[in-house]
Amino acid sequence: MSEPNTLTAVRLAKRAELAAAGLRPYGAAFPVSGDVGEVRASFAEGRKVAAAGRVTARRDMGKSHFLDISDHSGRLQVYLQDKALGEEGVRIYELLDIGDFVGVEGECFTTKTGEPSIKAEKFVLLSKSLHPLPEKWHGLQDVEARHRQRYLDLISNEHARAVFAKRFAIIREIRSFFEERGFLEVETPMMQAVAGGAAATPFETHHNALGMDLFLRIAPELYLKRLLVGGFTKVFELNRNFRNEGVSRRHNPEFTMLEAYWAYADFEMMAQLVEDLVCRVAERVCGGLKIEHTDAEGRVTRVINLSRPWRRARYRDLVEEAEPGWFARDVSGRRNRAVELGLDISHCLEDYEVTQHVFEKLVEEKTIDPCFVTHCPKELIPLAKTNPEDPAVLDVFELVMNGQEIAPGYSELNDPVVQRERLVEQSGGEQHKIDEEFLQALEYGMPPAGGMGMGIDRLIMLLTGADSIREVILFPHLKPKAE
RNA sequence: GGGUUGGUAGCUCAAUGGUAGAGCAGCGCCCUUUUAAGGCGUUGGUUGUGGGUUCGAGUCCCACCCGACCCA
Repeated sequence: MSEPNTLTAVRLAKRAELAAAGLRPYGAAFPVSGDVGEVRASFAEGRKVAAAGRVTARRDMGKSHFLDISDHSGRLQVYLQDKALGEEGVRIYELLDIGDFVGVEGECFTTKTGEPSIKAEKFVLLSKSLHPLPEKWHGLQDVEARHRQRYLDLISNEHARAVFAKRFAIIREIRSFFEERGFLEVETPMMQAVAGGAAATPFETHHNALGMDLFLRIAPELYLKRLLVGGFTKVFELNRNFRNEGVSRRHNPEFTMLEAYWAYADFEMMAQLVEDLVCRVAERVCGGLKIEHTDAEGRVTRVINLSRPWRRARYRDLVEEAEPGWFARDVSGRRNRAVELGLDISHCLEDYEVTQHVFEKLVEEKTIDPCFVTHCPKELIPLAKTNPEDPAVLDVFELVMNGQEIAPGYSELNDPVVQRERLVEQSGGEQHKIDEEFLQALEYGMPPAGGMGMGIDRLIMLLTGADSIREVILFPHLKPKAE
């Protein structure tokens, strides 16, 4: 903590004075009738209740006082009269600050302005706060402070509370969706000897006792597939992945990923599953399939329509639709056209990568309503089956909506010989990047299966209208602030 | 990593290169149904950090720290 300013000094003095008077400034257990919101919801004239919360406003009227106490669930008014408080209670009240936690017991009553309130008969201090809270009307505005001191954001900004309440409701719904469909939630290693299952730079760490380097996982995929080998038929994992890459509006070094694998299914069944999942979550948590994003003034800036059935279209057709004649050009023609389109095309890019740039810019960024992009070129993904009719493309989808990739799904590659070839190709000769133990598992036989992954933070951005991933992660990555 | 932009009281914000201010919060009084309560009075600043230009810098210049937005 920095040098106490005068406001903190005043509060420290009050703390000392309370302690000296035997009025414990940090309280004890205080049984309550419920959270503040629950007490308010169960309000009944004359009922005796006990409630506790943080003081977020006080209004003095001579010898009577009003306090607002708050927690995550809402706000409730407390009415105090010096006469009813007694000497000790009055002393506590005199030394009270906005931000302190208090406990009250008393009767429910409605003031003449119609505000449900508790008329306090007992009033105790539960925790003394040593710092002033953000301004009561504007809340905490400073973006950096909102992320660095998220607790202050949660105390003072209703919108932040609502976004995170929604986040955790969404995650709960996802779990119950999979459980109802017979999927088992499992846990696989976060620390892996080979960081497989995706193309990304991992974080490195070191195991001292074993003298070995380990990587934080970039995906759980290769372990979940081992479970299919082991006889599980429907599994999912909903937890953190780590990627040692840039931080941006859409990227946090650690992020929440859902992956699910379904034996004997394929990518089309997975697409249906994903559509069912997202629609159910939207209906239960967002109240419908039309998701409106608004700006700070409440104007609607974007509407995402999740109405079914969702569009399904082939990768090649979407590129051709966005840029007619694209595939009629030759390799250098495509490269030149991409430069004309204002794309940053470096000389070392392969032809399929040039097309991928066009896809990202002209298709992905402009796709707001959900679209399953299917049959992507096989160079992009090493872990999926090729299409039986066209070996240049894969039996996969990439779900795009809100201008972002949200969820890939595959008919999972289960031929160990082909899988080895594809991984060797992808590794660019770096043998240590190949998970030999995964390949060995595949050699024992993995059933044909459908698999899917979903970036949960991006899904939550979509469903809450957040324009930055930092708005949906409680404690986003920030550089430490120098003293 | 590059470009643009920001950092002023605990918080929200002002301040042509010319005495750093307001509201909230705090402190002191008044007020027994208020709710952004109200009334009177009042404290609080190394203007992110370090240099420079200038008679004079919150303001202009340079470097650095921490953000935001855009690009890679």
